[in-house]
Amino acid sequence: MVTIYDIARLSDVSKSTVSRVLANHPYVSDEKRLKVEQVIKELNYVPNSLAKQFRQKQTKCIGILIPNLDHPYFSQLVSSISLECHKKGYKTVVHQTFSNEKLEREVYTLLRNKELDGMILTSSLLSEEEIAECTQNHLIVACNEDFQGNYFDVFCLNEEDVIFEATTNLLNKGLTKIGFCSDNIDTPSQQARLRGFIQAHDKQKLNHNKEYIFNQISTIEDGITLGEQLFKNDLEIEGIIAGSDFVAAGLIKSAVKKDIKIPQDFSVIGFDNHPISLATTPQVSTICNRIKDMSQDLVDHMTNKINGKKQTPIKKIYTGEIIIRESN
Amino acid sequence: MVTIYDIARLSDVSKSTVSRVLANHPYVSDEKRLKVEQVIKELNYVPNSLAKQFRQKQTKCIGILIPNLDHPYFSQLVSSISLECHKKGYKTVVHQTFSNEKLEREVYTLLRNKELDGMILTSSLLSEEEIAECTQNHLIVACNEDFQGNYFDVFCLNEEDVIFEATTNLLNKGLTKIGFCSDNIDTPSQQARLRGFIQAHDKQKLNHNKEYIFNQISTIEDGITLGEQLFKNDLEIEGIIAGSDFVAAGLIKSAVKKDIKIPQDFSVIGFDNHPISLATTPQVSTICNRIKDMSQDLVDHMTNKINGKKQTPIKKIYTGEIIIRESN
DNA sequence: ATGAAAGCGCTAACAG
DNA sequence: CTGTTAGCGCTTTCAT
Repeated sequence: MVTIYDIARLSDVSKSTVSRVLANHPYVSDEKRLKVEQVIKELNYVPNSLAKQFRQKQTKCIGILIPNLDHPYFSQLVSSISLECHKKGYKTVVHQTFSNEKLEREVYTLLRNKELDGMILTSSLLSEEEIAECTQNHLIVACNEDFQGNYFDVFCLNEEDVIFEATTNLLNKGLTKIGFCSDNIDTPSQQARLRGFIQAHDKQKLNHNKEYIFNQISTIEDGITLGEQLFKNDLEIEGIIAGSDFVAAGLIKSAVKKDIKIPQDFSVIGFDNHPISLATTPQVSTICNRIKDMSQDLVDHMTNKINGKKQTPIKKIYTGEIIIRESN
Repeated sequence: MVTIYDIARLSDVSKSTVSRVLANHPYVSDEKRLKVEQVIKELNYVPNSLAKQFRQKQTKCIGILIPNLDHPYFSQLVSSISLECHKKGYKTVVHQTFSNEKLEREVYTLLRNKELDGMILTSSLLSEEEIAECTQNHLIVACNEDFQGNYFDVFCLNEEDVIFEATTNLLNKGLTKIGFCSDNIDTPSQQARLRGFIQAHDKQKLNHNKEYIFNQISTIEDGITLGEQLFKNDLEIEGIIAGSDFVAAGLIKSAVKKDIKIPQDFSVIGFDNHPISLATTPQVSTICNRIKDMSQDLVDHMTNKINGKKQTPIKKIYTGEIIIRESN
């Protein structure tokens, strides 16, 4: 393997000079710079980034913690974050927790081991305090999860408000038996949504029905299965805040099969404005997320922090909005 | 920062012994091991993995090169590969090329820089020879792309055969005007599919219609748009090999809107057996991929190779099969 | 503008 | 079983 030392020897300069050339350091004479560059090319030298990383104590890697990549929202989110990281010269390391607390904790140790320069949490089963304890003083930022923001920076959607609006929309149409689906109810963002759901009922002095709060519903299949249960007998439930467009698509499939008319007999509102919401008949009314803006701001903020630029602590809330189509 | 040396000093042993304890090396007396472990706990010591990696010349990172993560097939594939890598103690670094040749070439330099222990290609715009040149002797493995296998190991589906079958299925129903969609026709796997499509026609002494070969069609929206064009006037085209269930769903949406009956007036066969194929009405006939098996074999193979275990060069072909539902 | 030298934290012969 | 020693390849003072 050819090292910086070989280059130095063959260019009649010191290692330092080669290092300077590599780092594009200004104080090098053109003459030596050219010579060094030539030798580098001749020997087909490539710097050993492991050594560099070790020396500089930087991995140029940012971790991203997600429940599962095979999920339309999270794959979009990771895609977007990964692109932003790449623009800033960082690699993205994906860590799936499969909503398993033990696996989540494991991931945090990578930070302490210095295998990652920072980490982005997109979903968590732990409390802020617990996370802070696991990650110590290492750089983390929450994205998507509605944390308080006492221990780290937070970028998230106005989940509570927008679900309040969506629920109110259904309530205003005279529906009283409305369901709520969540992929993992123990998560801060889902808790926020649930609060919005309940408050919309409270505001109108209506009771929400606890039996209509469904947990662990996140895929098309989940939506289909839930629909099959719900639509089995006399139709009681009148609408659902589905939590995702995929679940909404599954519910619609089940409804169509049972000849239940949407939205006349049953309303559904999805989430994320995923293209699938355009492919169903009727098309899914949904809520737009703000993945693009969020990931840009967040990666910008994070890389600045890594590079020591002071960043004020931040909790940034993005405004999701309802997109009315045909299913409500 | 507390180092191995601090632990050694405080435990009255040498650095080597501490290192041995850390590595779970057998030849350490219980007495010293206990002492060391105790001191480690007291000082809350965490090994610096950057130093370890540098020393051992291993990053414990495997790169995965994909066109775009926000894509149902690739996010499933990455999810599965990432899980397998994690089981073997490797991290997964995602690299999106957005089907851009320059970006693809950039990614290969990471291998030469030793930023990655190996790389998995899932899609490429370059020829095998070009890739081999870019990656030199570094460890790469192709997954999903139907390469020859002269320069690296290949794990892929029997794309050609299975599309031959699917096309034959449509032809046997008496359809003669069949279309073919591809996300990126320049890619080996899509070329293989196209060969299967053409050969099915040839076998029955039928001509395929070049106007019905559509490129750059990969999303639901693409499917919807294509459908709108196709279904505008008198319906000429009688069926499509859609290349993905998402495209199929888009086509079906457009057809439904125009009151075109599927499969009576128009047939479509998807690909991947994604849950969305269950949510459409009619449900999409599709082709199963073999993501799970492929990623297991492939990561197993790759990690063995990284660790120096001899592995015979390999081209493993998996059998995709047609799943008949309601759209053909 | 350049070079000498120190050292990052760890592992792995090797010798005992 | 344990300690000594010699680096890994690079960056970064500190002199000059």
